[in-house]
Amino acid sequence: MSHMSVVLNLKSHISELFAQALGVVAPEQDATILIERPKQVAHGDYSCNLAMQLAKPLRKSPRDIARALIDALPPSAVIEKVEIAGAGFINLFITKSAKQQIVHAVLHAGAGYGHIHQGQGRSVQVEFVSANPTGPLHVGHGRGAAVGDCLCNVLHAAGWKVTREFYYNDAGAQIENLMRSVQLRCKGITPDDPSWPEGGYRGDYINDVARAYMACETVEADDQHTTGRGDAEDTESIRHFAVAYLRREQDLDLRAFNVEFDVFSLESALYSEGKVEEVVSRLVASGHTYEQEGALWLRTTDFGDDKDRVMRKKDGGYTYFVPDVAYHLDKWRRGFVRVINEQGADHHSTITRVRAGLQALDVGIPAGWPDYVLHQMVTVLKNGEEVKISKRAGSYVTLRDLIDEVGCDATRYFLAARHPDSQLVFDIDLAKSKSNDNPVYYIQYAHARISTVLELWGGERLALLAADVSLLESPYEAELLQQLIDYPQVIESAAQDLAPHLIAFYLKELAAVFHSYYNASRFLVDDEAIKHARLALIAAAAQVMRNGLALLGIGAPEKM
RNA sequence: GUGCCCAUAGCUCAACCGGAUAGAGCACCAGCCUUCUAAGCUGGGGGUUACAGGUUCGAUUCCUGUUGGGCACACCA
Repeated sequence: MSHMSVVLNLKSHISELFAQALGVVAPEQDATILIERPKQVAHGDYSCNLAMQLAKPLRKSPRDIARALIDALPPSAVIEKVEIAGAGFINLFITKSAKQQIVHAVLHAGAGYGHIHQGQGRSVQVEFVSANPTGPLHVGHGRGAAVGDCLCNVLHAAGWKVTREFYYNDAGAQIENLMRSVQLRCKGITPDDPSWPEGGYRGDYINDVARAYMACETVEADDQHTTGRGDAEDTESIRHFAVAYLRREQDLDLRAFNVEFDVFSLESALYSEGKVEEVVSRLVASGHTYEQEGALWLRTTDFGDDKDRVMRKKDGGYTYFVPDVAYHLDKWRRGFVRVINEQGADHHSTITRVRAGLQALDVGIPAGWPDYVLHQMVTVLKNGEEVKISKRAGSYVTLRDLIDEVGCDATRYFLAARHPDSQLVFDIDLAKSKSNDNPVYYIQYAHARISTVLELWGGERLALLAADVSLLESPYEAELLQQLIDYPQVIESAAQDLAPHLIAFYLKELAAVFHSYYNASRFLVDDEAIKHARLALIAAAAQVMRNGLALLGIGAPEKM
């Protein structure tokens, strides 16, 4: 292995060294090798707890095992020294020169720095947003879009072949409801009228749809063109038009949010292509269904559900989870051994049902398939008070409202920067503020500062590839080097845990380390060798900032 | 009532699938611009990780229970 490629991922290099040592010391043990970055510098650059793990099975003292492991460790040019500490930690110190080499490794790898091979080119399909085409996207969809898209970027960087998919529930009761609401608006009836149905959609946008339909406008949504008939009695035509109109609106919202999908799947297509019927007959054939009180039930309790679920209602229609099962069978047949569904936690009850339906099909789908990432609710704050409505949608805050008010970058950052499991408070005033309170600007500012310095220098970037990085010796420089070294591990963790917020936290740290360095040092100094070394370092830092910001889908401005 | 998620500094949040003295930012206090962007930096105080047990060399992390908050409990999606 070349020196350069070792430097590109020090942690996995060390992990391999310990794997070999383990093979010598205790070949019959299959302990997991965990390499950590100690919090204290005195504990070295990396530490391994393998000896303590082995103490019990081997019935020896951890420190004796640690000694044996160290003796069996293959030689490596990047290791300065190895120590045993505490209860049996093995602490490794990396040579200064190996750390300095990260600068060249990053500059050579460019946009590819941080990419790892965890996925080994395997396919993963990520379904996210999947809003019903019954209105504009709301903040919750925005969180799904930000988390899902960032997750896709992370998985791609981790070596997965990613397909982004959006599923439109364009069939079923809510579409009927939409059609009815638009129809009433076509007839001039407003939501404050006593005759307005209980569950009717009340937002202003319904009136926009009705007006466009009556004006015989043409809507181009994705793959279809639909022209309004202007006939308030033609329910079929209103239905088509309304769905197309709102799909277009959602598409525009997503485009404004910088999110693109590879595949759009339609619930209506599952019906028209006979996939829903097929799933029903397969489930009946499986023996897990029964008829009761005029309905067809699936015995989901066979697969861990707390009660059985109706598949076909008395009125002959299917409940929503039947097409869901058909949809996921379709995903499986398309060859996606790994599927991740990003959804709001308010839909978590569907998980058991979908998985149960897939198990009942008995077609070889693993019990825990597919994976889910559920994000908790978002509340929006402005002037210290919760905002609950938007003018256009009425009952909820739209994604468009946020993008228009605080911008795409800040919206994406704040919606992706929290652990999906935690509830999120979106503070509009904070997201808007152009100050150090705002992490988005803090990070982007760091990048802009570097760009300015490099521009003032005005030299050939290629010259930096020849910089003598051994001149990078200050504590500030050491810290920045370490930060760059850590980047691939952040991607690994984020991909492993499906936790894109780790990227946001890493970037904040990277920016902080850089700002400190910037404040304490000068770059455009007289000594050419030192100048080149420092410029190479901050150019590498800027590269990593660009790479990380790209994962979040956020711009890296040259000037601010 | 049942299931899922959450609880860490005054506030907003981290903590590398059990590790060594639990970390940042904001706010508060005290400093730093004739110098490459002060949208920045330096220093300081601030904690029984909600509570009670358990598992072990070692727990914010895993298990049980309690309290508090969110979500879901349809022949709606």
